[in-house]
Amino acid sequence: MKRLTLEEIGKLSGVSRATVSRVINNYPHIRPEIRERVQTIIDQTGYKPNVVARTLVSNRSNIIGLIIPSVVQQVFSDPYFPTLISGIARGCNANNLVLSLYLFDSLEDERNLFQAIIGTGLIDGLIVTTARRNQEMFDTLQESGFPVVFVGEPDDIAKTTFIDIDNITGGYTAAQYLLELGHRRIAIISTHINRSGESRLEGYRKALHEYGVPFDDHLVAYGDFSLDSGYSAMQSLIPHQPSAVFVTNDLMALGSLRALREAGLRVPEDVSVVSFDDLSPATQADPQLTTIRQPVQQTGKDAVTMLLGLINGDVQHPQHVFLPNELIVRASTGAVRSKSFRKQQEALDKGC
Amino acid sequence: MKRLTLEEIGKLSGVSRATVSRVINNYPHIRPEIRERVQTIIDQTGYKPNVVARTLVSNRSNIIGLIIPSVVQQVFSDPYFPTLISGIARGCNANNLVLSLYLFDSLEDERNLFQAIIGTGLIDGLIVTTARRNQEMFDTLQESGFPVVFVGEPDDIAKTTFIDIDNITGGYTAAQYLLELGHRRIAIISTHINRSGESRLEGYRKALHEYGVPFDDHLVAYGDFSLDSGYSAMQSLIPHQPSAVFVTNDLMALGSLRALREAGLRVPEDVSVVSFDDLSPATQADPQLTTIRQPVQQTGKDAVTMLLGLINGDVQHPQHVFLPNELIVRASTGAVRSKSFRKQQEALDKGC
DNA sequence: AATTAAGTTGAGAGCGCTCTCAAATTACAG
DNA sequence: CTGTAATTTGAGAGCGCTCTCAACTTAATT
Repeated sequence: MKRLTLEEIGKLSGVSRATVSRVINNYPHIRPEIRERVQTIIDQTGYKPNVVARTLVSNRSNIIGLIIPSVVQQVFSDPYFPTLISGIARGCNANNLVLSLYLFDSLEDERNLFQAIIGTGLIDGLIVTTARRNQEMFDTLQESGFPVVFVGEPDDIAKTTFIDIDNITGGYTAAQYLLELGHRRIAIISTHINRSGESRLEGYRKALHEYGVPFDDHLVAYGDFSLDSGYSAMQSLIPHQPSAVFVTNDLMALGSLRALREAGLRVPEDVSVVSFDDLSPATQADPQLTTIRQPVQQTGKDAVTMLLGLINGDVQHPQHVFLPNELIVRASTGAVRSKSFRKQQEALDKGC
Repeated sequence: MKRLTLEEIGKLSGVSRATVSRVINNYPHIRPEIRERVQTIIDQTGYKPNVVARTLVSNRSNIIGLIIPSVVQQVFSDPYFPTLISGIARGCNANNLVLSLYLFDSLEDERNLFQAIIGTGLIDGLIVTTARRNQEMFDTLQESGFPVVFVGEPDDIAKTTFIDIDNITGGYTAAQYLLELGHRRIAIISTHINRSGESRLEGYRKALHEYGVPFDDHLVAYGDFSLDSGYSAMQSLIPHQPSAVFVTNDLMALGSLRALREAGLRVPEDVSVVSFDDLSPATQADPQLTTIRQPVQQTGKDAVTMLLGLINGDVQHPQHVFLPNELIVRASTGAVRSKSFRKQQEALDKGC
């Protein structure tokens, strides 16, 4: 089935190409009967304008790109990215945008494709996830002046437009909740792979500080957001006998639960676990996780809106948005029980 | 930064637009010194051809679309789709294609966007997942004559090109393994939402038949691939005292484990569980799941290759590919133990 | 050396659309 | 009824590229 052109629709309805174009783009100043006649032909023929031709002249493709840096494999055992993608897709649907997805396999891919993406003039703007630090890509992006919205706070926020959740408050809330439950030996499993983890740690420290609990290096471990890393991190934490642990994402919390179980520790009786994300693993776990819910879908949706603002130029460039998060209490947390732990804590409390 | 054009590169290197085009597209019959001179200018300026203009004339965008039907939300608690997407993305990277993702929120979205996608001439071909039956979309697609590869066997395979794993053999293998372990009361949790589930059930029946075990309706339950549905299905199965259950995906297996645990049944001591997929939930579960591994990434990658064949016309159209799968034995299965169960089975065996 | 074949290049058309500009038509004021 | 302004339309240029065709140059053949 050969595709119709503007010209042909014009011929069929006895007007010029230009007039048909006007009808399609809803320009004023068209005689109603003409508009109607053309519209009828369009409907009858099922004509759709060729977006490629349109893009060529208008310089607007209505395609936006989503970049997810390498380590694709690992990335998808965590529902964070799928959820984010789905939010972004919704945002695109709502704004009549096409989403094109760039999942990189390697740093080399990133370097190559990357130039290719911006250079080709195909897409109008870019959403970039800060899954992992990548200064090189970041710099290229910044220099290009191309419309970019980062999801997740980058290290260098000066000239960047990004959206993130309020990780500091999230970390604070998690720790505060455990403190209010009476815990004093509160461990944390954080991460260095991006800034979010560090901000969550920062919130945790802030809460400890406010409650007069000294920060203890032995109670801090790091992972990479994967289940296995949470498992190892928890194993290294167990000898220091925390009565609670704040794990900075659900997947690592799953790993922590496994480590605790294998060590013969019950959750929440012996150790309370607070997690972060509230994605599917939180309710798949046993016990189900008390966790900080972050609005991942909404983040994606809003990122699209922000990017659209950038593209249209009706929004100022360095723009920072932080979304709120909320504590969801489930079965993995409880008040301090164990006498030995309590004794330790009292000793600690006295210590300050 | 203004984008350079072919014309300008030509001017800079003292040749015509056409010659530059030839250099870029690696045509033969160019004087080496000219080729080199032009290439130098291209490298120096960082010129990239405008893909939109190129698409307009060549009618090839090198963009392919991936359609994931509605119920996006639910879809992403199951890592199947993310994994598939990542496979497809790899296939695209390897073939220099851009992937554009269409996640639909509603049937209406599907109907609208759908015409929009094919009609606009933006994409060269389409990969469509058969996550859920949708005859209407299927028909539109077939009529259009547009290059389409389905992932997952559709109901009507006559004129369709699709790739899937060998679900029948997969189901057969799962059931056979349980039979070999001595199980006779083997339940199954399948699904009606697409053909895969039914094929797995078919394989299961085949195995039972070959081992002379009568098929028992009471031991069949259905879900929708979600954890909760697996949970309910298992609950409905427990009263019929299966000694093993074959659950047709990992996520429902997670639900089954929960139901079994709550009923006080141990896995694998009281009930063996074989699952399907071998995606992340399989190893996140406790106990880790014996499961049929399907090569989801590979499926995605191959789908891209097939689609490319279709687009280039160097592959015949109705083409059916089935990928093999393999049994992965983990901790959720064991030989029959319980006396009461064994007695039941003996009674049953005599019955045949 | 003459002829033919191959290699090498540029001019120009055209992909399907948008948008400017000017011409033609209609409306309204004096 | 004329002059002016607003409305309505089409012609044509042009977005940046590919591709055909013809012209010119060089190599191969007799």
